[in-house]
Amino acid sequence: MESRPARRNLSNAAAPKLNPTAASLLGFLLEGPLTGWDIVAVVEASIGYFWNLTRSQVYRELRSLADAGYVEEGEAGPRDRRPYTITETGREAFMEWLRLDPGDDLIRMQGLLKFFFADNLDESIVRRWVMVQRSQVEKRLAYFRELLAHIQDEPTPFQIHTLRFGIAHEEAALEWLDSFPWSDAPRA
Amino acid sequence: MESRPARRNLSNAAAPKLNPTAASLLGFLLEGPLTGWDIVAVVEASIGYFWNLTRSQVYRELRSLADAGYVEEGEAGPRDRRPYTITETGREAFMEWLRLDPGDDLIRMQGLLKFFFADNLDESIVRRWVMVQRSQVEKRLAYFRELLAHIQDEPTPFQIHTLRFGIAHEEAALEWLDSFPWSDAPRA
DNA sequence: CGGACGACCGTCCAATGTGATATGTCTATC
DNA sequence: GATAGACATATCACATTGGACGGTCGTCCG
Repeated sequence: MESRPARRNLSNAAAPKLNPTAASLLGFLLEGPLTGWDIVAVVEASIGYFWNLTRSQVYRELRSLADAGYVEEGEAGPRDRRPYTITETGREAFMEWLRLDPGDDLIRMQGLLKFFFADNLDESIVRRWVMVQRSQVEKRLAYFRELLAHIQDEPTPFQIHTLRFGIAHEEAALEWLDSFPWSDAPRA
Repeated sequence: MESRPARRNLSNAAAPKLNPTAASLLGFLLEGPLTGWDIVAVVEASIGYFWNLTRSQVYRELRSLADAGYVEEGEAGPRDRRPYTITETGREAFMEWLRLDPGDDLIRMQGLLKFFFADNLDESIVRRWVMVQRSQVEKRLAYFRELLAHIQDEPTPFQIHTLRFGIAHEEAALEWLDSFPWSDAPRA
């Protein structure tokens, strides 16, 4: 048992810096092993709207986290399912990242951008656009409310409050969508 | 004058598809020529929080838009300033893009993500985090309100309403930040 | 039974986007 | 006439995306 393979993180110095995506993966592994596919599903079902992930990135990061010794790749299951387990080093790295001040938000709302330019568009198109947005917002709102009402898996108060953020956000969006002063708006 | 150099867009078919970034650049060029630098500044000062751009990307896309014949590069001015002017083809391409249903939002709120995991953190750190977020939100809110009050450049009703979205969003965020049920919250 | 359809799971790649760094220019100020 | 600071673009390594692809398993129906 000589010559242990672990080469990185010999000390607390020079740990390879965690990027936000990688860090978030560790966060979702805290409670137990998950496959890449599962992580994507879990994220989508919770803060997915506010924390975007893509499958390709998730699989890539999981592998690089494994290289860095932050997670361990498990045996391949049924459909090549490969669960990853967070290591102690991984936990530490995650906590370190968590304590840092959060980076800037990154937002790209293509719909809002189009609305910004909507002056160039027929009103009928804009109205359609508003309807589509509205139904999407309604859908997310209903989902969030549902989630809040029937919560499973012992969420922390912070997770619950995050959900409330989603609800607040969607409610504001809804109100906004309904408040556009169309030229043919009823007078009184 | 034989053998015109224009090779693309011989017909209405097969126009190289516009990516959202490129399309938004065209949008900002509608009102008149701008340099890459100017575009970044204009965007940052208006929907910047909801539509992210980076300088490198802007310069790259401007060149590729020029290659495609959607914009024309002007004479270099004072500090190598190179204004771009949208062409008629460019306008058409933009309008075509604008009419399409908007793509999905892309949102990555690192702060919210950290909050989601904040159960693992000392309360003092979370409190600090909330303060930082709060001041950022306040700042954006003040800026948006300021903009709404003293508007220049004849904004369209849609631009004004976009601004209102920003305000609604920040107000909701502020309310949310102030509503977290701390364990030591006053009883009545 | 068998086969076929749809959900599941991971891989790959070209296009897109980021952040840091480099280089140079003009303006103001002393 | 030096120097600081805003202005303006370029470029490179790297991160990230989205969609196409290729397999695997479960289940439902003829």
